[in-house]
Amino acid sequence: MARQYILQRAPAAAGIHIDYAAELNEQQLAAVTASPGPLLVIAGAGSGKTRTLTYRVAYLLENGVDPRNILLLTFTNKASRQMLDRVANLLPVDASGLWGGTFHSIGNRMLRRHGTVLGYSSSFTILDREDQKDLIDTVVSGAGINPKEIRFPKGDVLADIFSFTVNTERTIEELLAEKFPYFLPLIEQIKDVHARYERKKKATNSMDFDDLLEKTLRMLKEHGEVAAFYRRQFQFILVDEYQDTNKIQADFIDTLAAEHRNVMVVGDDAQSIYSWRGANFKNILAFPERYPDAQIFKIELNYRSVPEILAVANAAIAPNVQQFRKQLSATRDTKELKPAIVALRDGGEQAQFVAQRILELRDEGIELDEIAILYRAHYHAVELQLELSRRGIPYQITSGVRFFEQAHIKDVAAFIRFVANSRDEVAFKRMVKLLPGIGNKSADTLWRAWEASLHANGEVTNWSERLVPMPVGARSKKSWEQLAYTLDEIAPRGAANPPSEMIISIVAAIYDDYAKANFSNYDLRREDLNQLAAFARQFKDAHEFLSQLALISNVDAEAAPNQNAETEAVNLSSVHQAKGLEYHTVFVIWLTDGMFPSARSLEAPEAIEEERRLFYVAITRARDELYLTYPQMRFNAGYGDMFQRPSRFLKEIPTQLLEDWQVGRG
DNA sequence: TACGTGGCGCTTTTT
DNA sequence: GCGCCACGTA
Repeated sequence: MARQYILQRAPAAAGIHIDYAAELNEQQLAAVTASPGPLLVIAGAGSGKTRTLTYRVAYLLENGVDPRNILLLTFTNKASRQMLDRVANLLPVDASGLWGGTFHSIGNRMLRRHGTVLGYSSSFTILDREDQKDLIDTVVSGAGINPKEIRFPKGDVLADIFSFTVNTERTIEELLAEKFPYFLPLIEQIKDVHARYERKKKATNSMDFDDLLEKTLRMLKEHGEVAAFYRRQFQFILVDEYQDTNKIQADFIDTLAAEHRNVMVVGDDAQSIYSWRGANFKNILAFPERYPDAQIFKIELNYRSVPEILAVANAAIAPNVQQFRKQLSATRDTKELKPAIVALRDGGEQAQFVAQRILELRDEGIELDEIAILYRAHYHAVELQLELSRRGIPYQITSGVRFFEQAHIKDVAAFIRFVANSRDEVAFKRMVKLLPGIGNKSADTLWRAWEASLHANGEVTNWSERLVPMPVGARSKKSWEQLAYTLDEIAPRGAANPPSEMIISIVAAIYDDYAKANFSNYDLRREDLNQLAAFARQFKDAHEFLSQLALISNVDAEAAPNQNAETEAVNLSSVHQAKGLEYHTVFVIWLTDGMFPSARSLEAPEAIEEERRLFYVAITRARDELYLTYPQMRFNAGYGDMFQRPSRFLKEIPTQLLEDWQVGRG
């Protein structure tokens, strides 16, 4: 019988107390020290939202709340990490028992612990968008739908549809009627595919991103004992960026908080920019209706930006009809420098302007990593990257293709996924298709054989024993055997080695040759794989490693391996990914109708409002200097050169708030 | 059945 | 200026 031994937390060190009144302004202080119960904090941009949440956590801890009883939901994992670091700096406590992270990562943790009540083993695989699309495609062909006969939506469109129904808690009918009316005639087949997809995920012991929310919520709703467990555990729930939650996330919070109702949500309706992911800023508007006893706090003092920038921000968001009216007021002194509006001839000249200005700023002593160039879509940045490279200006880009989503990373991860979850069909097929002579058809045949072997023989203890006898073509025979023995090596007797060792083995035995033969930029990819192995060293356990791989975001990427942390660099980022960040100087580029706001949003007033919020987010990233630039011409493949209209958002800003820069050519 | 080549269309944002 | 798909060949 094991002895139970409980470690007690050290009592809060005497003498170390936070002087909340001295460190927070009046509005922040009220929110931080509010009595338990539902709390809504409307926090304008740059008003110390993170600070308020951080101090609230510290306040709870100082008042004797056990860290294990706190749940902190944030928009990125990085945000949660930063807040906890700051709490640790404020208080001499070990807050490691506190659960913090994104909704998806928290769902993942809960499902790994208790998902067995829904019939999932704790070793389930997480499908990213590409995996999801692959699996839906196999389901579609398995459903006997002949794409040559009817125009059936492709896997990624179906993934969009299914995902939206989960995140907004609506039915497929409703969604199709509203967003895809032309697919309505196919509704029965689409529903059939959906049912098959759900069964397939269950059979392969895998979950897509949406399942991490949906299955978690279902688990709480259908299994009272699990719900009771987590309600007891999470006595205090804090939610950051509440304006970007969707229906299911709001439901998740409400379900967890159903008894104690100690839930603090913080957000800014003017910064809601994720409606395409089902986010609904009406969650924040309607919070007081769902919690009629909620205390409401408004934090409207802006500490970030100079008054000139703030005036532009206030003007930019003003035309939006749907919002909590609020007026941010500046605390900083004026610098007598108005934000610039700059017309350029074309994208190339815009890039030259930005690059040249950056060099001047550097000469003035502004560090490069205090400068950001923000844009609506990643492809807007191509000319700029060229120009920066040409001038030798180092830059860092939170790119569209994420490190962990690159083909070579996912290829190697497929091996690990498969040994970690031998029912992972997507991983199996991806892995075997790397071998010469094996394509879709053979992969499918092999998968059936593998499934049969799982049925007949149960858990795997020896990979090669089962795999080698399977029917493969003569051309693939040799590499097939090598694959089988590699699996033996990385997961002897079925038990996976540490992730980092697995990566090294897979690359050495199989993938290095594959990469040489298939990629023209072999060196780069090989280097990525080395970095992946280095990154993996912090994980002992394959599931932990794989979850991290799937759930880490671009903005989290500083934890990722592809950073050249030493060199100081200018930041290039989409506005979405810059949310929550701030810089000394911000350039917002491609401010033309069709680029920002994006062409797709131009017809729908609701979409325009969201674009305007996005514009507002971009402006409010700037502390001291802001440049709004727009090219007057765009070179466009296919359509020829096109004249560009300045963004309608620029016309909404009173001209006296901006300084018009006339750029000549030297 | 696997895989290379040529034509066409078209560009958002991400856990 | 690029990625996806369809087609044709080995």
